[in-house]
Amino acid sequence: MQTCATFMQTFQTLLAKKLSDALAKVGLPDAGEVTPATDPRFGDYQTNAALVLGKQRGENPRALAEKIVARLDVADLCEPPAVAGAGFINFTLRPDAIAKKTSEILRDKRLGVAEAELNQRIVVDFGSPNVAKPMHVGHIRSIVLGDALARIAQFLGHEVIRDNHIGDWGTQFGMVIYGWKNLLDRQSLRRDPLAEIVRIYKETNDRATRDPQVREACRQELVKLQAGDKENIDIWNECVAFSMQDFEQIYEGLDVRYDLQCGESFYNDRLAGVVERLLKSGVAEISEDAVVVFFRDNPELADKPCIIRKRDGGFNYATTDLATVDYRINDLKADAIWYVVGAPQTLHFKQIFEIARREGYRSDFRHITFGSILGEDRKLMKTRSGENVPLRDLLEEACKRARKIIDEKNPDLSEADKIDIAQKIGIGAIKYFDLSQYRMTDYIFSWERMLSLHGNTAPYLQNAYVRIRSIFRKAGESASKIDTLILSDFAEINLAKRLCQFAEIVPQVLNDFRPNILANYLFELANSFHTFYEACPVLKSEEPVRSSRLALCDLSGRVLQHGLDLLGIKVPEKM
RNA sequence: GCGCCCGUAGCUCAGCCGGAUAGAGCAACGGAUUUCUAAUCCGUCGGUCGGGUGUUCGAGUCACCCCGGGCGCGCCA
Repeated sequence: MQTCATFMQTFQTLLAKKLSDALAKVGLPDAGEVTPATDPRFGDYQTNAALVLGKQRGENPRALAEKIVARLDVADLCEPPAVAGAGFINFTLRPDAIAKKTSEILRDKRLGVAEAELNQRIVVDFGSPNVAKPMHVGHIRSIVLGDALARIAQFLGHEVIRDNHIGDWGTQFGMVIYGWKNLLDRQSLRRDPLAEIVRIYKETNDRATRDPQVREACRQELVKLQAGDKENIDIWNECVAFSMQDFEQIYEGLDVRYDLQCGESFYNDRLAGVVERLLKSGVAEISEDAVVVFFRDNPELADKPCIIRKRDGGFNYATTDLATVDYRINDLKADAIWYVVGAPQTLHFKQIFEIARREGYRSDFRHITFGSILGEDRKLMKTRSGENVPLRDLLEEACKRARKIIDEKNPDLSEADKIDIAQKIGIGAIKYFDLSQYRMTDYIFSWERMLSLHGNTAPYLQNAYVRIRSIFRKAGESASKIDTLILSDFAEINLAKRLCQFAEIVPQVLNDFRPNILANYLFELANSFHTFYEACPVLKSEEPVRSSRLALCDLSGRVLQHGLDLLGIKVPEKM
């Protein structure tokens, strides 16, 4: 724990405290909440406290509201609060309070964002590619969502361990090894290792579906591998290494990093122990020669048993995931484990979490699901030939398309700048398109939409930042040293209010794991900034307004930069 | 058959624990530029929130039923 203790309050928390004080004075319990106003006509914040209390106590909500307002001491923050509608209390912030708060945030490295009250150690499990298979478009959401959540949790003061649970031990290795021994072309392997591994895997798969003898041979290779056969282990090691190299390149392009990359094979020597322990404790039992966990007293899972050891003695992915839970809790001391894994595995994780609870684990398990990425035809996104779209190709195309726009809009930039900016815009566009939408909804992938300069897109937000940087380049100053902001124009007040909201928005994301809330906020911030930019000249205005506006620019730039960084998106200086 | 997720403007999507007259963007149309990057801004048009019943001061949001789409349901991961 750090020593610094007093975090900056937001308007929301300040008003909530004042409301609580007023309720106490009237002899009422805390109730309702202070929320941003649903409509600008109602001011900036509102509370439904009187409505909630009125219902609880069978009293007239408007009368209650009047009583509460009489005791509300908010003169330092807002205009006299008003009772409206069925009994809402509305708060309108005073410009001087906004100016004061904005100045405070201007001096704060955390931009006003408080750390979480309860700091946890959180393992975030995301990405999870399979060895011997190239990453494809289906991996985007897990990677981008998991990375953003990890960044946000970390910023809020949690200790985050990013773990890549690589699929490096599945049954596909029987086929890969068979292919390696029978079909491998060494030259192709040198040229493009992963492509060659994928080729032999696919080829073997084809043969195996046609020919039972090949199928049996693959099974034998797998048995040998799992028994520790030297030759097969060597082949396996080589395949894993080639795949990891490929993954690393993609992670570098995406600016994603891991603290741990414990693949399935990491847990091999723990599987037998897990099954033994579960049998011993009675959580699992033997059924039809397999080891199974039944959930007879759980209506949801009553008819959905979970096999943890197959009839043939082999372990499956449930076993591995249970061993993974053990490791994360006992060895890594995780308070929470977040699984950023697609929705089809919901049942599987329900079973795993339930088994973990039965074993006495009390950690906070979360399965963070997400929808699918669809093509223009509204079906799962595929290439024309029906294959998965390789992630590498997708990222390359994003940068290529971004580059084309840069060449059109800003041809005089240096080649080095263009490459750098195309990367930031292209990758940013893909990430933002994903994160700006509610994670559960399936979305239709569209280059045109995500790279558009208009609307809720990464380039639009990046452009707001670029405009700010441009002002500072022109001014020849890095930031202003001003203490007190002067807010008179509507656009200035509006922008300052937005800047104050950053601290209210960021913690909300983790409520239900919705980075789209932050994305949406940043879009509105960029919007407010652009409006301000149009309405309020900065460098041409007279002092002290000039310094004040420069300070607004500075803070806008910092919030945009930091907010996008929390989403894993970089900002260029020019574009 | 059972279970989970989704259904909001022509299109793509917001709308967390129920709050006031349901919001953006795109598209369409009309304006603004001797620019601090117009890669922008301002305005207009656009809705029986899939349908129904219920819960209550109040339902896009909660409950139940139906319709439509997706996914899952002992030895794949």
